[in-house]
Amino acid sequence: MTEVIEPAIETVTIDVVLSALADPVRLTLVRALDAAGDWTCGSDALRDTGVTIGKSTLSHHIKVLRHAGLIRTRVDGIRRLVTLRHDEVEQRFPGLLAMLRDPDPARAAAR
Amino acid sequence: MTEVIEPAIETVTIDVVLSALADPVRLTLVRALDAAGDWTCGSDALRDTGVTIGKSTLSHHIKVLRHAGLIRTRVDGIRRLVTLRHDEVEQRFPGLLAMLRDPDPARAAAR
DNA sequence: TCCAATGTTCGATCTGCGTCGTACTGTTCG
DNA sequence: CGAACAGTACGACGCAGATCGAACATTGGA
Repeated sequence: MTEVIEPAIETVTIDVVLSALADPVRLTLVRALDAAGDWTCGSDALRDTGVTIGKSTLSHHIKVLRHAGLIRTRVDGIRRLVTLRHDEVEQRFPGLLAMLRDPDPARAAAR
Repeated sequence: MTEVIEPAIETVTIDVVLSALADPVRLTLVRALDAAGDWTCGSDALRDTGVTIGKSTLSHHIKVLRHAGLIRTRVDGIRRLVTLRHDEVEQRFPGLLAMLRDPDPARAAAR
């Protein structure tokens, strides 16, 4: 089970991360990884997110997220398992993942 | 000294904030506000950031940042004072401003 | 060996948005 | 009042990036 090349977390800049997360599709992908765990490009967890894009487009978004240091891709036989780099991202950018988890402003108002 | 209309911090979503911060110019503006305090569109603190854009473009970016809940604009006579909504942003998105403060990955590596 | 399944790469297309210039608004001061 | 200043609004333009389809690569199984 080899890994696709990815940046060391210390070399990742917030600028690149922000650009990566600015796209609604990629934000959905990261949220799905955070909530439902890993998936492959054809998995149900991904399909349940409601993102309906071509597989080439999905491949593109995964590449952007990987270059931003947010996810990892492991080659597992015929498929590629996509994983959120949870601990590393939390260490490099504390609180970031928690922010993404709360899309509903109403809950913030209730705090 | 009236205030230009701005969203309540509880109604601000992370999606909009990320879109606002994804632009390099706006990121520079927020960093300048965080480091050097308030400024007006013609102030030295702003000019020192090195952003060389037309005033209509600057006005556009300020509007985007204001709609994202990150800054506040107070009308002060002939000029408009731009302020970072520091405490509110920190309350709504803890850790966000700290992330923006550290653009150099080398420092993160040294931690 | 050949085929099916899973992604990637490449080229083309198209849309969003960052940028600019100009005109306009509002404020202060002479 | 009128001129100068500070910024906004608007329309136009151009480019980066999101999207797609098709061709290609790689692996596993029949």
